[in-house]
Amino acid sequence: MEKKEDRRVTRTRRMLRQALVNLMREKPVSAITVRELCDACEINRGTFYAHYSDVSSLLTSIEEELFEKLQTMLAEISTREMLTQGRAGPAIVTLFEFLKENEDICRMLLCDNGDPAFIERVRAFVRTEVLSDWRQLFSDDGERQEYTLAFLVAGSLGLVQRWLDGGLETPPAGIAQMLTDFITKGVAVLR
Amino acid sequence: MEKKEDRRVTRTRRMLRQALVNLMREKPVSAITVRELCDACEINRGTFYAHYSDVSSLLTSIEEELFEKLQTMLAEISTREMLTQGRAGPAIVTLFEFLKENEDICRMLLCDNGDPAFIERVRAFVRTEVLSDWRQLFSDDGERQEYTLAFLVAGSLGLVQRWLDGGLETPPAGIAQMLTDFITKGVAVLR
DNA sequence: ATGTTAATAAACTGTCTGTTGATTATTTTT
DNA sequence: AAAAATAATCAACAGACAGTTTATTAACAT
Repeated sequence: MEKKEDRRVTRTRRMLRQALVNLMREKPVSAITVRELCDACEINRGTFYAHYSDVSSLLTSIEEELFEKLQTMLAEISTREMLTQGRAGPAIVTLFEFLKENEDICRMLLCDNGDPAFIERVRAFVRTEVLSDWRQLFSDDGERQEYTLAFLVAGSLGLVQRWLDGGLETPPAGIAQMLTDFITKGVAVLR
Repeated sequence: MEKKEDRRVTRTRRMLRQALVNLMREKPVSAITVRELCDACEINRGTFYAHYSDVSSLLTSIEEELFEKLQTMLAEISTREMLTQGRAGPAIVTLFEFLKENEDICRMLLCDNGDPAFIERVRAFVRTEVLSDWRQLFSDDGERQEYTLAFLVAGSLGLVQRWLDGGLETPPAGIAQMLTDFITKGVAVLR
């Protein structure tokens, strides 16, 4: 008694998701109407409402799928290993490889016309879950800890966004090592 | 032949700006209608259109004023001084003091329900103008430079956002020094 | 006090939303 | 292959908002 989803349902959802991804290349999600979404993939507007309550609900369903995968991979990253060894572990490389494989959807959600709420959600997860064990390693007081975390998480996300926007030219392993360097050793502008 | 602005015009603009600031505490600008904006400050809807073409145009006029000030202050920051002395110069402290004085509007624009486009604009300015002279100091190759810049700019902005969201408890000079540390020496998790 | 300019009130068209009911088409079941 | 079940379509609806316009009232500068 698992999954028997009507083919029509699958098709409708697939068409709508694809249409949204396409439209989000051009404009922010807040400027996309249910009408043009349905026109774009020739789905009846009434049918849309049989599946989603509004555009942002459709977007959320896409985000949910991606977030669950990201969550798993992010949790695998050993910050302790990163710090003690100074080298990018396999988990972080895997993450960047995943981002590359899902370039389309990742760029859509994380970059320019992306969803600020989703970005904030990722940011919050990284801050609380991934980097939480760092706190034990900190020699700073509590106040500075908070700012340090904010700086690192924002910087890391900025690096990822830059990588995605730049067409992913640098290989995953290279980016992973760079990020590890920045976090553990600073940016080393002066040598 | 300088400035003789009708008091009524001044009042109308002031009311609308204030109403937008208030509404943006609750929801993103994309969810704010001209109607509720006018209702909130008891301005006729027709009057709104005599001044602005839409909500985002009103927002832009607010942003423009802030951006010009930020631009000036950001340009004063000597990155070279920061790097060679390792201490926060007066310009960067002044910037944080300004942010504190304009807490309301800065939080509205830069934080949670802020305007992504405006944030991106600030980010771009810092990247191209403020940190441009850093390139000469870099000993890294061009590719790494780009990522370094992205990391630093995003991290710095994240730090500022965290400071604003946290109620600006840390004094401007303290935050300025912290940012300088992070940029020039890394976050120094391990000592 | 008067001419000028801004704000108001009210109306109108057009677009999008969210919902409904009747009909057609497709899928699944038997 | 026929029947039963379910999904998609079409058309129509009321409600909200966008922009624009016109006549009217109020505030302003001098």
